Amino acid sequence: MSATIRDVARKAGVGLGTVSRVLNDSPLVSSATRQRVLNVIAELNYMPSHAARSLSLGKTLTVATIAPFFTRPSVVERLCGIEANLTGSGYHQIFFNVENVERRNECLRDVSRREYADGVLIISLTPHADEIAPILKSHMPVVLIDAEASGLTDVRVDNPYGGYLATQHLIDLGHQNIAYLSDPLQDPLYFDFTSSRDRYQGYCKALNDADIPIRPDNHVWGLHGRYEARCLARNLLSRYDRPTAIFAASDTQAMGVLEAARDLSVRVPDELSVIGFDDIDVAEYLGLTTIRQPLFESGARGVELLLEILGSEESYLPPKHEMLPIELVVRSTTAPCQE
Amino acid sequence: MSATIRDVARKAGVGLGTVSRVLNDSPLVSSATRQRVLNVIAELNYMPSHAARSLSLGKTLTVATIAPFFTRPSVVERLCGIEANLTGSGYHQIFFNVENVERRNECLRDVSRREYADGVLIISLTPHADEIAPILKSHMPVVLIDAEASGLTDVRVDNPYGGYLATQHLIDLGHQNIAYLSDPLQDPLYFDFTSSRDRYQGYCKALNDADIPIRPDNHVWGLHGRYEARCLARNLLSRYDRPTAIFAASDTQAMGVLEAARDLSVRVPDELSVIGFDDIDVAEYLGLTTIRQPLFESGARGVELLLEILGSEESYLPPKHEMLPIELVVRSTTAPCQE
DNA sequence: CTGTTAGCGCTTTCAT
DNA sequence: ATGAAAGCGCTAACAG
Repeated sequence: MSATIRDVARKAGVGLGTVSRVLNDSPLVSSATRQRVLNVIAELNYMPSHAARSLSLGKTLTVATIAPFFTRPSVVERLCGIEANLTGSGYHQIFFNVENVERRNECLRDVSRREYADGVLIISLTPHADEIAPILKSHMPVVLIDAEASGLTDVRVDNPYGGYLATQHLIDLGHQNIAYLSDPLQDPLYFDFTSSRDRYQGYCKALNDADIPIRPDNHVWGLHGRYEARCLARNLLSRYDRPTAIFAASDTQAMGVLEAARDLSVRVPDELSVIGFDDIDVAEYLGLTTIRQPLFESGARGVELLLEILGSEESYLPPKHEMLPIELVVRSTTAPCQE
Repeated sequence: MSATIRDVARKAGVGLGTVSRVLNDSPLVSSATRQRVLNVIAELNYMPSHAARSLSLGKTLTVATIAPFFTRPSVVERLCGIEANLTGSGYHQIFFNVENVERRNECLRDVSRREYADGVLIISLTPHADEIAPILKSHMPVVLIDAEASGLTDVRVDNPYGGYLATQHLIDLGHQNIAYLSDPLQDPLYFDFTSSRDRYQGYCKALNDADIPIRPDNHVWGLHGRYEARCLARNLLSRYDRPTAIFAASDTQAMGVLEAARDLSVRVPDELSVIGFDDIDVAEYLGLTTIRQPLFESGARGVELLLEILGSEESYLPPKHEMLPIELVVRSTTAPCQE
């Protein structure tokens, strides 16, 4: 096995408490001995045992991340932000890839169990009231990324405003018949993603502000995914009075819309304007107009907030709420209305 | 804190050695007491401490994954396969996202350090001879995914064959002037990804078999990425005798080629056939003809192989080599040569 | 400032 | 088949 703290102590001619103090940046050690110990540590290529530290501290020294659908481009970006800031922090990571509701419920129920982790990051999942209570009671540090729940720290974007921005852009281009394509706005049997709902608010507000009546049939929804969006959009575009513009709640869904337009030989942007949300990597490739949100950054910032809580002495810190900026990115799938 | 093994023992009226035996499926315990202990465990919602187990066992109980560029779609797929099979295995995970050569070298040098992990998965990175030696000596279980190194277990695909398949498809369509666009074939200062090189072999073989001379200027390379590929392809397509078909070493690069074609108003597939490699998610969306390799599966299978080694009593197991199947997926970016 | 010591929760001999 | 006890490497409280 590799060198232990005892080896270091012996070789440096000090007690092993001193070595521990050096490791933990305790001020209670003279700079002379500190230097000596540091030298030996380097010499022996010593590295503290995570397990022993963890056991002794009574902490797991690991951070859990719960996220739906790891492979979705937007989630990948966020996870990368997390990885970037967690690697080198001394914390281990465990991941829960949520792909169905049972697992969602299970994960959110077990969040507060100390056995897994000292802190947890939750992406895009909104804990219900009865799930929040145990979390709060347990004092388990939790940071929500792209979600919001009373009493919990979060980092997110202003989704209603994003919906407003997107819709306003289309209105500015002269569109009146504007559809919104999204996930189900609420589905207690499903995941209860909230961004679609929030963006819908902005969509409605923009229409209202412009005195454009809101047509219920101009809002269609289905499971998240390109394929599903394609079907939905195909219906929309087959309509007698089809919309001249579609606002998709995500770039992935916007891709489905573009596919549907292609299927039906509807020219984009001449006959149909399309705007997405997220600005994932391929959006630029597709020339997709979209609302950009800082995905990587959201993960990175989430970790920072969590480490802050973890590092704090206080048993209770008031929840923080951080709003990341979003912006309209105009590319080539939106154009003035031709009608 | 939560229940410990001691609580369970007390409540079940047994010694804590017995509980431990139950936990570890030791045969040295009567089914009566086993059942009793199991009941108490369920009742107390007991869960063994990872750290304590780890410390006592002298193992880290964690698996490390080293991979370049976590956000690349192909890597994401592989990582997901890993996550899927590692979650629930009892092992923790740590990730090393390699984004530059220094980090690559550092990671590959430290692979054999027991402090980090009991086993490691390496994606798409090929250890050099001087890096392999310490690994072998340390007996650290290592599984290579999408890479190969003498003495180490790996799971990969037949890249030369893939290159052959792709090129042969183009030849079958009547193309003669076929370019190959890839990463640098070898660059000791870079990452030494080998797939580009291997696929190039297949490319050459297919041309040879068809008695088509290999034109050195028909092979262009640059850093991996859509942008870079776009520039390279633009040069290629601006040539007086531009190729009628391009084989890109990855779908991402193929996307760059499609962009370049669009830039120069070269119609695909009428004037230019394009084939990629990987069959990442967007390939289908783009209608990109490509060589599909099982990415998710590669990660999943890699974990299985690693867990097999980890679970084995033997200190040495002969390395295994697994080849996953690949296949040509014909879509709409390839067509018969018009000339 | 520094050395010594008692656990952290578990596995694993060693007795019985 | 089972209980008792040692020890994994570290931190923190205590004594100097």
